[in-house]
Amino acid sequence: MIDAKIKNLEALKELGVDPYPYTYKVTHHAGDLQKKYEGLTDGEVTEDVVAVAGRIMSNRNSGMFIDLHDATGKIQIFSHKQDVPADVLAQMAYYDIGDLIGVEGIVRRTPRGELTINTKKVTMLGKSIRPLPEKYHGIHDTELKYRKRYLDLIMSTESRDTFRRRSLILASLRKTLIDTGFLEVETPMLHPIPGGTSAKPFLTHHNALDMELYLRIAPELYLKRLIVGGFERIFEIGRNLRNEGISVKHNPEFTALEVYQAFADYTDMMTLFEQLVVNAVKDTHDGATKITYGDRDIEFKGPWPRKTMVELVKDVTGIDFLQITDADAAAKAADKAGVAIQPGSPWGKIVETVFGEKVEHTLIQPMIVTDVPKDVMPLAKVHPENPLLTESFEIYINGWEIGPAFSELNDPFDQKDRFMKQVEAREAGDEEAQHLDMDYVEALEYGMPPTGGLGLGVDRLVMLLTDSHSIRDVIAFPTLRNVTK
RNA sequence: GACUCCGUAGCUCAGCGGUAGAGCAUCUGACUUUUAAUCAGAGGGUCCUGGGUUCGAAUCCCAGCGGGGUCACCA
Repeated sequence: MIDAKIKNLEALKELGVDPYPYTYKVTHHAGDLQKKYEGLTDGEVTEDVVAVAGRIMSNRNSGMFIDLHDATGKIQIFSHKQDVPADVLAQMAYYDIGDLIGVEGIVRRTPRGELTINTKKVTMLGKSIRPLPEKYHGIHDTELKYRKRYLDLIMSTESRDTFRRRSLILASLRKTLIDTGFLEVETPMLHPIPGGTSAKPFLTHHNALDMELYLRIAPELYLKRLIVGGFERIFEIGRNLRNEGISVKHNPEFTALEVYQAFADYTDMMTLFEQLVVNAVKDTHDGATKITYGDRDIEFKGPWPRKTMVELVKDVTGIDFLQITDADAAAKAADKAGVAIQPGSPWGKIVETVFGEKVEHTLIQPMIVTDVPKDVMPLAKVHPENPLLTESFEIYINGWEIGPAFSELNDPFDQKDRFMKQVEAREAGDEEAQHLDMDYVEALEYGMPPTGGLGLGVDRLVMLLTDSHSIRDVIAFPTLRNVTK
């Protein structure tokens, strides 16, 4: 199978052709040509000479017709044995499907309506010695698709488009932020104390320092240290790593956006969150705010409705947890509603659990779920009207949490108390309770301005905006078990 | 991690106790304005791995490996 192609490679070398040359001067791309010559009528021939480069994807009539694909699209190459110099034809005899070539020639449209380049000159740019997947069905084997993403990208326009749009989304998020005065910053991936969220970390070791380090589960505490340092508007886009399960919505490493704005609170974050997402939708959907995900339509146009978490729980279950503030009574009420609660859970955890089971999946259109209980938000400011709640919200779209936001807790005394509660929970067996970070508390002791912050799960946003139904379809190289050949 | 489905040619798949199959791709030839080109022919297999049942296993059973899905943890 490979042998035949290697034979062709040897034959090319015999002809004095370098099968792996260094560069090639491309003058045009297939997609641009298709657009430029849209008005060219069937059978019309131009005198325009162009040089294109790409991969041979199809070969008809013994090589007389070649489909060449580049990053922008497809164009047909026509090489008639009467019109093409013998030495060019001789070389082309050893071209295979999968080869990367450059073609110089004139542009025309065939009588059958296909935009075509009449070959004058060809250049081998990269010989392929392996067969491509089946041209019509492409890759169906999900494992092959994820392990050899390059094959998926060669074969699937949908997949290429997904990753192109992923890039557009990242650019859009950056643009929205930079345009409103935010600075992009970078904080460590290696943390001596894992912090900023509740999750199981990966542990690693630094040899020279002979020190245990955790891969970051969130950049939050470092970003807020920068706010203490005087930056007023900052953001970071980067990978978070969590040693947790893998699912259609979870990859051990995933991309998150975190934003912090000094002298702002969670209501400012509501506006900003909406702006970030709506701009990303528009930038990937030709200005439209409505998208289709699977068989449902989602309208992103704001303002998004705002409802408190307990309200939403009440709407669905009839239980008003504001009236049941005793943890044991709340657990009983949850149990009655058919939601199993881990014994010893505090009130806020119970509310969150019931919300997760009963409400979350119903929130298809964008919804701002506000006032998340204090028990599950150890880094957020207490709600001034209810000490059980925080000034916070979570954005839900398509039944998924896209990200949390809150008024950042800047009271070092309260923060230390909250950390101590987390330590207690950890000692009681909650593996994901947060660690005490006294260095962070010390930073707060120097004074942090009132600050609003938000986090956004970029991969999930990309899934939504590319109609992808697995996170592995929006991460080029998702985490898979290693296989040794 | 539990449950469940899947693993056959480079790819997409059929076969599901009795000699290993098709299409695309590859090779040879024909054709030379095709576009999933077409036509004639050829080559190509550790049927994921290892055990077991059986006269006989791709096929049935067990274990393992890899993947998908659901659940659990979580964004």
